[in-house]
Parts: sequence; C-alpha cells; structure tokens
Amino acid sequence: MPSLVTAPPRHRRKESRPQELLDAALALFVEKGFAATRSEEVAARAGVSKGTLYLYFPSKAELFKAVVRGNLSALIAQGQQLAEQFEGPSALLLHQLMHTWWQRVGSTPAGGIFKIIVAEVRNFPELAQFYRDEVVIPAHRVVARTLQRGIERGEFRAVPVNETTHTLIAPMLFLALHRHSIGACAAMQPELDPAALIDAQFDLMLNGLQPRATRAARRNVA
Amino acid sequence: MPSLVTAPPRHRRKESRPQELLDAALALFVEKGFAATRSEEVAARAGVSKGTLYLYFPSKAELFKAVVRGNLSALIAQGQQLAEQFEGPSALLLHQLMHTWWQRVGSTPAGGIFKIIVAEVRNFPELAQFYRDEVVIPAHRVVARTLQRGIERGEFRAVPVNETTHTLIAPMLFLALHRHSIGACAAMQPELDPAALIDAQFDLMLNGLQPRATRAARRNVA
Amino acid sequence: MPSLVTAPPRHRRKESRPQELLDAALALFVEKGFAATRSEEVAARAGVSKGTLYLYFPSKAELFKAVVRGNLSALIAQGQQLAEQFEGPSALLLHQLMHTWWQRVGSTPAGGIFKIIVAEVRNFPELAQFYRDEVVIPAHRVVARTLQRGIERGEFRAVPVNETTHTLIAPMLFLALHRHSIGACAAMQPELDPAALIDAQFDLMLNGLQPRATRAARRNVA
Amino acid sequence: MPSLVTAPPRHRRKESRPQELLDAALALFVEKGFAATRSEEVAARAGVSKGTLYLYFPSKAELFKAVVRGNLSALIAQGQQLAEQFEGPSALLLHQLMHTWWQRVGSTPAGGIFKIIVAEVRNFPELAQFYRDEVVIPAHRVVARTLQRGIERGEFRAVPVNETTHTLIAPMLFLALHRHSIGACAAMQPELDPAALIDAQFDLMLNGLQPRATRAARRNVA
DNA sequence: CATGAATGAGACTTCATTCAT
DNA sequence: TATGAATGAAGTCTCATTCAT
Repeated sequence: MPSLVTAPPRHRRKESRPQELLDAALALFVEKGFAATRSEEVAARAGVSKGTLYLYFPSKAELFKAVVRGNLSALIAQGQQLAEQFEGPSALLLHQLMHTWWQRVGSTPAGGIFKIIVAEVRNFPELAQFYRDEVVIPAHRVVARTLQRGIERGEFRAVPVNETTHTLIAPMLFLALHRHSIGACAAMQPELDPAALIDAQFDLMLNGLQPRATRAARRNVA
Repeated sequence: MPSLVTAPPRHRRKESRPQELLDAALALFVEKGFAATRSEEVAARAGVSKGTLYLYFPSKAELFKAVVRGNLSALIAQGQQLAEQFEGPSALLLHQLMHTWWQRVGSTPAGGIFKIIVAEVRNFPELAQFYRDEVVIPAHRVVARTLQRGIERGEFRAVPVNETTHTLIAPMLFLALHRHSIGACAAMQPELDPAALIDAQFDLMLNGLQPRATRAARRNVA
Repeated sequence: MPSLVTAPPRHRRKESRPQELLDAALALFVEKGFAATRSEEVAARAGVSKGTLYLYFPSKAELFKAVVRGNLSALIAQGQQLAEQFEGPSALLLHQLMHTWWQRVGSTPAGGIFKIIVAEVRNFPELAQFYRDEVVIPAHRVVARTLQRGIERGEFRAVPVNETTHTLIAPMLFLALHRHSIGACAAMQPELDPAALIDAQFDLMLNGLQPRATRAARRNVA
Repeated sequence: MPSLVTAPPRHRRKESRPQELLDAALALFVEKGFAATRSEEVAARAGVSKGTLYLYFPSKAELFKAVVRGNLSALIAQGQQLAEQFEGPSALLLHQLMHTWWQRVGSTPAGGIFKIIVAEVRNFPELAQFYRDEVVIPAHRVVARTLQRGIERGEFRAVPVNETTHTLIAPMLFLALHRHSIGACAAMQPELDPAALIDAQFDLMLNGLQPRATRAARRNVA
C-alpha cells in the first residue's frame, strides 16, 4: 500500500509507475481476462518486479478494479468531450458522435475495457454501480438527448427514445467487443472494415429515423 | 485409501449425467467465466462428485467445448429451420427470426454462451475456429440471405448486405451479453424490456430498409 | 476376499480367475512397476471388470504381494528341480545350472519377478523375509553346495565359497533384470546375446576356478 | 488467499538450494522409487516448501533427470580419468577401477541410482536414451578398453571383449542394486562384506583371465 | 523504494476402492 | 458372482502474496 504521507520527491521518474502498471494490466486483462493474467506478467510488462506491484496495489483484485475505474473515468471524459457544443442537424451530430467515439475510444486500447466489464462484472459487483454511473448513464444521456433534439426539431420521427438509444449504441459497443475477442483470433475471415460498418449502420438508422417527407432530401448527410 | 466413515449414497444415472453436467457447467461458466469456475462446483451443482465429472469429460477445457458445441448446434438448427421453407414477406421473416432467436436462445441460459465466448475465446484458439465455422458463418448466412431475398423481391432497398447483416445481428447479441453481465447485477436501473427493445430495433431497421414508395404501406407488419 | 468355505463347483471355468489375474498383474507390474500399474488395467488384461478383481484380492497391495509370493514359489520349485540328482563333474553341473536357469526362469516372464523385488521390497518389507527364505537362501545353497562339492573333489581350487557364490549368481540375475529394464527399451544398442554372455561368464569363471595343474585338461567341458 | 496465521521464517539460499533438493530427491527416490516419492516429501527433506522445489525444477520428472544427470556425470568423469593416463599392469587398473567405483559410487547414495533406473526406466523412454548415451556406453567403453589393453599386452588371454565386459560390470552393479533393495531390509542375514566380495570377484576374474604361463607369477597383484 | 526467493492455499486431475444393480 | 458408475483422498503443479535483504 503506498504511503499516505507526502513523499519527498526523490524519485522523479518513479511517479509514473502506477500508471505504467495500470496500462500493462489493462492490456493483459483485455487479452487474457482477469483470472488468466498473472501478477508477475503485469509487473514484467511494466518493467518492474513482482514485489513492486504490491507496493502500489494491495492485491490483484484491487489492481483490476483500479484498471477498470481508471479507464472508465477516461472513457467518460472522452464522451463528454464528444458531446459538447454542437450546432447543426441532429443527424450530423449523431454521425459525428459515432465516428469520433470509434476513433477515440472503440479503436484504442480503451475499447478493451468493455470486454473486461462484460466478462467480470459479476465477479466484481462493486464495479457495476461504477460502470453504470460513469459510463452507461452519461453515454445514454448524450445519445438520448441527441435523439430527443432531433425529434423536437422535426428531423426524426417520434421513435421511443430509450429503446432506440440502445439500438444505436449496441452495434458500436459490439464492434469494440468483437475486436478484442473473436476479431483478435487468427484464422478468422478477413474482418469487416469498422468504418464501413459504422457508415452502413448510420445509413440504416438514419433512413429509419427520418419522417417520410424529408427523407429523400436528407439521405446524403453522411 | 478409503474413508472409514459412512459413504454418501450413490445413484446410477449414466444416461442423464452428461446433460446434467453440461447444464450445470453452462450456468456456472456464464455466471463466473471459465477460469473462475471450479470443476468441483460444476460437479456439485449437478449433484455428483468431482470424480464423476471426469468420467464424462476428460478435462475442464473439454467440458467447456462440449457446452459451447452442444448449445450452439441447437441454436444454429433453429435459425436455419426457420429461414428455409418460409414463404411470405422478408420483413416478416426477419421479424420472426429475431423473436424466435430471442425466445429460444437469447432469453435462455444458452444466451450466456456469447458472454463466455467473448470473454474466453482468446485463451482457446481452437475454440475460435470452431465458433467461426459453426456459429458465426452459418448465422451470418441466414440473415444475409434474408436480406438478399428482400432486396431481390423489391421489399428492401439495396443496402450493402454484409455490413447490414452485422448491424442487424449485433444488437441482439448485445442484448444477450448485457443480460448476463451488467444486466445481471443488482443496483442497475430497472432493465429495459427486451421485447420492447427488439420491437424498437425492428421498427427502426424496417423503416430504414424499406424503399420510399412502399414504406407507408408496410410499416405495420410488426 | 475369496470365501474360505469350500464353494460348490458351479462355475468350473471361473476357478482359473485368480491365476489369470495374477498373470496379468505380473506382466503389468514387471512392465510398469507397482505404482504405475492401474488396477483397472490388470482387470482388463485378465478379461474381467474392475470390481471382479476386488472379489479375489482385497487391495492392490495384496494383489501385488500375491503376485510376488506366487512367482517366488514357482521360482524355488524351478530351482530345486534343477539341482537334484546330478552325478558328474562339478563344472558341468554349474554349467547346466546356469543354462537351465536361464532357460526356465531368466528368459521367462518369471524372470521379471526380480525386477519387482529390487524395485519394491523397501515399500513392502514383509516381502523381504519371504524372498530371503524362498529364493535367496535356497538358491545360494544350491550353488554353494556345488562349489563345495567341486572343491572337495579337487575340481576347483579353494575359493571362499560364500563370496564366490555371489559372484556366480549376480551376473545371471543382472541379465534378467536388464531384460526387463534398459534392455526392454527401444533405441538401445543391439542387445548382447544372453547365451553368449552366459558362456563367456562360464568360461571366465571356470578357468578361474580350476587349479593350475588340471586346467588345460578341463577347459573344454562347455 | 494468504493465511492469517504467522508465517514460518524464510531463508534465502538460492545458491545451495538446487544441490540440497537433488540430495533429498536422490535419497527418497532410491528409498521409495520415483513414482512413490511425493514432491512435497522431497521439499520437506530439503527443508523448503513444496513451491520452492518448483522454483528450481519444472516438474518431478525433470528433477529426476537432474538427479541422474548430476550424480552419473561425476561418476563417468571419475572412471575415464582413472583409465586414461594409467601406466602399469592392466590387472592393477581393473582392480583400481573396481575399488574406486565402489568407493565413489557403489557405496555412496549415488549407487542407488541404478535401482531407480532399473525400476523406472520403462516409464521414461527419454531417460532410457539419456542413460544409454551418458552412462552405459561410456562405462562399457572404459572397461572394454582396459580388457583390450590387457589382451594386447599379453596380460590377459583372448576373451570375447564385449561379453566379458558385461560379466565384469554386472556383479558390481548388482552389489549396488542389492544394497538399496533387499540389503536395505532388516531381517536379512548378516550382509556379506562388499570389499570381500569385490576381492573374491577380482581374484576369480583375474585368475580366469591370466594365460597359463604367467598365471602363478601375477596372482598376487591385489 | 525495489527485489525476487520463499510460501502454501487451492486448482485440476487420477485412481484405488465401494456398492447398487 | 460380476459389473462399472460413483466416490473422494491424494498427488502434481500454479500463482497470489509476503518479507528478508
């Protein structure tokens, strides 16, 4: 357990140790899962010894939770950044949200955190609340508000907001999940291009969302 | 060396044992993951002793593979059975595929298999190959053919088939995944109704798929 | 445990079961050793089921001891048969003892019993006394008496009888041991011919045993 | 999960651990055989815990091989060292080889290795190859060359070298075997003196090897 | 602060033995 | 008698965690 007293700044470069350990742990937990990842591997990948890991994290489970929490916070930060200050057609906002999320989250190592959550929440129930508060609710809110905005501005027809939000989010998360499980295995068919998938999805959704009258006019936003 | 205390009663049930063990294993693997499930737990849940498990499955990994194999083969059979010998509008077929899948797989314990696959497939390379050949490809084919059928019959507009197939399948799988991970945790917001989600998704999709002219007429198939 | 009461002779052919089990056990114990031999294998080789084995022998250890005892008695019977009623030169007797022993014991499955004894006496101390009484002492006596006879008749020089007896017996036993350990492994150099070895040994010994004066005359007994 | 009770003291002795473990393993393997020796017993006898054993040897089988390798390589070195750079009568060399081998190997715990080999080699085919290459062949060569040397120098008569080599080696190995099997059991008759046995054997052999003419003159080398 | 040797609980698996049929 | 499904003690090995250096 790290000392709670302010340490004298003797080892300047040692201060990045916890983050290096968290990064190493994220990569390994994503690749192999919690149980199959050995503490010593995490330490080795971070360039320190087994003992040092326990200087910063009291147990493997705590390290795991720190990894999830840390990456969840990063995730929500990304999300908020994406949603701020947009003016223009809701369809364009939706399109940008999707592409930017994939670019900044889904396709980065942070995208692996979803696999971890899916695989291990039931073994670490304390993470559930955390995940709900930090990711599910904010992300849902951003998309739901965009939908609502589109409906209110007459850009979308009056779909049920909650359910449609789920339908919009699911394929994106699924894409991220896929990248780190089946998609990561060799001998799989040549994987589909994520960007093409997102476009196809967006096209499908957008057409479905548009009221009949304005549909033809707006179909070429993407 | 045999125990001197009275042994527990024994029951001979060779025929039914394998399925009981597979059911127990499915439930536990879904709940805790492969690595975190102990062989003895599986045996205990099936009402037998540790040794009996190994009478039917040579190792925990083989048990795992048998679970996946057994449940997924049934799943594939369901889908193909439904798609062949279907006469009627493609939208209706799509709707029935979705609801039947949810009824027979997604909402049953077998739906948890996707969570296992996502979580563990990277640790079992041979399973990846199996899963691709036995599940991914056939399932993809069923949906893709239905789409193709709809396009050819002029019921759907000419969307890119592969990408759209992914977009149709992903939310269903995601729903199953969700049920067995975050959705299984207490302290989550009251879960959305799966049927409502599927309907919303179907409505969204269907509208997106319809060519402009016939759209108004067909919107009330669901 | 077999019943001690005289059983009605209902199953005529079943009466050979114990011996079939003992034979199967001998072969497997010789091949793999006590610990590495599985009870079920013994039963299978004898053509019966696991449970039947325990009808005749209360435990694997008892089966093992029965195997050793049974084959030791056979061994000593062989030995006595060899030694009886011989008239003629002691060298010839020695020569016949050696060859006949190899022919009737060393080269037969019974020869494997020596490997078992060597490998396991220390784990089954009760066998030690048995082996000494049934094999070591009688065998030693036969050879020692032959030596003594030769010395008394002036055929051999006055060697120390006990030690020389050991030197005469050891290579024969070693040959039998070898056959069932290193000699039984593939990838060994083409094994030496046992008969040639015995002859070489006999020639060496005999020449060593002869007093100087009579040596040339007797060298061609073999 | 760590025990809550006070842990036993730890000693760091990385350098000496492997040899201590090898010694413990040798003693136990010789006493009980490979299969009947438990890993934990070996560790306990070396004064360490189960886990420590596996820090130095990746498996019980590898530990076994290390034991054989370590002890037999030393043995081989001794023999070759003695045979090369020896000047003097071949009978004396033979006599020294025998006594040195007994002193350095046969009478030490390493002598028990032959019992392990005899008992277990058929269960470890790779060990058979190793043992042949590292032990059987070099040892045979040393003795065979000495015989050849004696024959060429006219000290011995022209016996068949291979077979006679076997006859010379066998009683020594048998003596070692005996010491660690039957000879190690209580209730055996007072064991013969090994030195007396070796001398008797040597005397017997030597006289047998001598050509008639020089025999009387050379008999007192020992 | 950092190291890595040491520990021991616990996981998987085997197999001698039992006993209902 | 004979069977073989079932049991569970015990063995091998792993790895999270500790602690002397």
